[in-house]
Amino acid sequence: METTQRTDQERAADRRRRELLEAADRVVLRDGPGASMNAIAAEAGITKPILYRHFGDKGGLYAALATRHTDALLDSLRAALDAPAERRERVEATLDTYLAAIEARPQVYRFLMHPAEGGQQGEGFDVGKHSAPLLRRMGEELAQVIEERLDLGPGGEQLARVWGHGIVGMMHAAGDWWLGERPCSRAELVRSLADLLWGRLAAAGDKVGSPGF
Amino acid sequence: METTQRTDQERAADRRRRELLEAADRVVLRDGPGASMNAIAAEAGITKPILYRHFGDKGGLYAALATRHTDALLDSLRAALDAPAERRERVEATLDTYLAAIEARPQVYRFLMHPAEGGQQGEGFDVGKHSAPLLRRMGEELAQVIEERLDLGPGGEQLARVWGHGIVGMMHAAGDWWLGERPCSRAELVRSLADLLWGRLAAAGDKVGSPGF
DNA sequence: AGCTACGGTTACCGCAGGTAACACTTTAGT
DNA sequence: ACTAAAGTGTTACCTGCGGTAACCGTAGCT
Repeated sequence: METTQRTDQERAADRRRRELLEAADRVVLRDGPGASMNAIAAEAGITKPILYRHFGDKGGLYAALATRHTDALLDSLRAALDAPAERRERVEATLDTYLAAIEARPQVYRFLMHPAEGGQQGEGFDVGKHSAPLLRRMGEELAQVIEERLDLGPGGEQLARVWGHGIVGMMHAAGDWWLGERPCSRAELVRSLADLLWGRLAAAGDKVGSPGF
Repeated sequence: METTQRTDQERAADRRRRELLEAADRVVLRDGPGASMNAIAAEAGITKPILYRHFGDKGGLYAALATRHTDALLDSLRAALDAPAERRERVEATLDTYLAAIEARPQVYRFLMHPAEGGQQGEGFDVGKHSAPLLRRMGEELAQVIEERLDLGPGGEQLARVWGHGIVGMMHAAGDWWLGERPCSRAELVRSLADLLWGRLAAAGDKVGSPGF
């Protein structure tokens, strides 16, 4: 029957798709962001048009790859976020989880964070339609957890969303910088960021002889 | 004499350079990031090779454009940061200055933030050599101010740098998200972020019936 | 005149994303 | 068994971009 045949073929197609994604993974891990479709196809042992048949365009492949890693990372983050521990410990565990991930596969996460897209010619299109989806998804996810767990009073939902995206951005920028300069250990970075989040900026005293005021 | 001639020519070259940068500005403002060299040259009323004579390559033009806006923005931020006011007020003023800037010229700042670079073939090169320089510069600048003004005890220098980059990242990510969704007014966003920086995350109470613990 | 120096152009290279059209193998229908 | 369809794969091409080489005109100096 058609159905059995179809499922068979769809199974095969799915297997193929996974193989292609793994090949793409390998080449992105090797060549960093900006890996060419040609290179990915070559790594997979095939040629370009097959990639396009499976993923539509480069954005499609990017999306598939991103979804994959994003889902995996979000699962880890959720686990750290939902652990039965004190809030500060959970925050530190979450930060550490993220930093460990980008430390382990910097190329991949650079690829995910810096899509390097843009450039449509028709004027009618919107800008940056799906730029940096990983950051957005993490931000929304964190916002949801914050909103579920914390009592923030009226307007708490919006506050949670701002905080979600803000904290994720903090994590990302600090992580990116840290990955480039390695000025300290991961644990120190985690502590510093958690301290920032815990209000040490407000609590710190002025330096004696501070100029201007 | 050669000197007077040279200065004359250099003056003219500088004027030209400024004209070209302004043209680039216009086209980036219109087409967003990913504006092509051809488009910029056309807007300036000339052709590509002249651009390359002036700026070397696209990275050079990007750098020149970035330096321009970055310097202007950093001046505004420094002014807000150094104002004679309470710390919280200064922080809010700084956040608001940044957000007002990206609100006024979203395309330009998208261009600055998402360089969309990468892709050298020789293996010997470093990755992301000058990626997102605006964020880095803002981070370093803020770090310096923090380190100058606040008494953070031992290890304060590193702490300041982490915070600088972290806060800038928070500002950037929240701003980017806010620019896309406009879920609230700028003032509300500023307040929310300042609240986050002021430790409200740590101070907030658990929600009653919070699952898991 | 003739030479150099500079602003400017056309025409091209290489490479990337993306696609059309063609070839081979399997499977199904009669 | 012969044909027809459908899926897998290929080569060869188009477009547009970053980047460059080679050429053209005009000013000024000697």
